[in-house]
Amino acid sequence: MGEHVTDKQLMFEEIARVGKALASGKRLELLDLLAQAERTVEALAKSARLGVSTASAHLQTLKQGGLVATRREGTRIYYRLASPDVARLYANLRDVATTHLADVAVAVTEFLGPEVEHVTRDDLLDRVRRGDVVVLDVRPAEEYAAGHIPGAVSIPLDQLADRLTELPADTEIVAYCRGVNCVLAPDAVRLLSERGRAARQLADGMLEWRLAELPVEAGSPP
Amino acid sequence: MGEHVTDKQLMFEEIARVGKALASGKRLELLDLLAQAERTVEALAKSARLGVSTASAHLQTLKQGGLVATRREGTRIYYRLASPDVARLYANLRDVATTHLADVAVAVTEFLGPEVEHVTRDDLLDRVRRGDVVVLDVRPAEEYAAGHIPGAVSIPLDQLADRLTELPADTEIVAYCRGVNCVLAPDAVRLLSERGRAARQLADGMLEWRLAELPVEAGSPP
DNA sequence: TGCATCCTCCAATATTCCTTGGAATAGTGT
DNA sequence: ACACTATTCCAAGGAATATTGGAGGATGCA
Repeated sequence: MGEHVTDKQLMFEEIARVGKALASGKRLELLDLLAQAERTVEALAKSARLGVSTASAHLQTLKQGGLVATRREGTRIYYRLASPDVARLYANLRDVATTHLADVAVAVTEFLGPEVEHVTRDDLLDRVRRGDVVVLDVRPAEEYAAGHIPGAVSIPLDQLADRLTELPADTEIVAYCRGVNCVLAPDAVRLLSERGRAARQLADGMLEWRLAELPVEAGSPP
Repeated sequence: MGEHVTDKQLMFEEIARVGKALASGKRLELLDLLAQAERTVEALAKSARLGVSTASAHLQTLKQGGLVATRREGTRIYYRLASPDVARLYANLRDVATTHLADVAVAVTEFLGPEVEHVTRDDLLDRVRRGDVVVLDVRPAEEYAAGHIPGAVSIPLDQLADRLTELPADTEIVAYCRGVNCVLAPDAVRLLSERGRAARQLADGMLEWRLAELPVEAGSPP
């Protein structure tokens, strides 16, 4: 019994290739980065603190799972998510993990640090319309350039302390970053609060903004 | 460098537990079954053609990934999906696999056999309202009992040939089963067509019906 | 053409995962 | 208490996957 492989088993094994691609923390970290902007292997390896060979191997696995696609430019190869469906799948996985596994919820709050006050997307849109808020993107400049909330100001977190004067003193600031698992915006809000600014963070980030199909602006600041 | 584990890496490794749970064809097959109805370990092992120890081990992995939950009844333990979110994640994974991987698409059509004509959910709802269609559930009786399209008739595929007389001869039949990756409905439609009945299949199945939050009826036929 | 850069492929090791049969556990019924 | 059933736990061998350094390929530039 069971010594031959049925079509059904074959089908499930094929589908499992996608599951296998999602079965490593390193690869999820790479997906998390790619959900923001396309990147070269070297850049991904550096951001995820991996050796180049290791990063390349993981990227091959992701590619075999159909989750990423590549583009060559000179000697470099840029990886990107294969489609927005992949971002949705990743967000879905992350949400199920956070909702159903207590250890994940603990690890997330541990990573994000003390909680800061949130603003929902709808609130933010209202207040942008009224013009009484500054939207602050604290992700690295390349990610801002690849797509950001329309009208947002870009100050990467590591430059924020030095560039405080660029932010109006009397307007509330709403910071955002990659998504619900990103530490940049909470860090920024804590820094701004210490300096006496009124600041809150968007409840999620660019990943969820894109999935909600809200307008996205591309390009570097003038 | 990299000799210590950061909070970020820990968080991604935790989330990857869910990915690991999805990283095996056997486990996906178990999820596919559990999306229809709760079942005991023995029943799952039999349906998926696994040894009981093996099935139990896979179920433990799914449980550690937060995807399934259990309930004890006497000496047996019933496994079920931990929540509808899990069904959504599974469907999402399956759809990304089918859309992005040519091999998966091939394996699926290979498994499902020659294509039969489809009816969309909306069409079906319209025609049910007009009363000019018989909705036929060809899944095993336990799955029908656990939840089916309101008004559907239950004739499991393996009894269909013997129970043809229970179906009116002059009304079109729309058969459905577990979902887009289920072979029962296409098999049923091919059988019915050979016997001269007008039959088509619902484009998807109970999994997608539930995800669309359409009404579900439970209980065995009278 | 020669050299530099970036990436992939390869080979070897370490690690993790899968499967299996049998022992251990928990509950049921006598 | 005992026998019985369903499930989990355990141990061990085999399979698959991860990591690493270095070789090999492709591209660009002088």
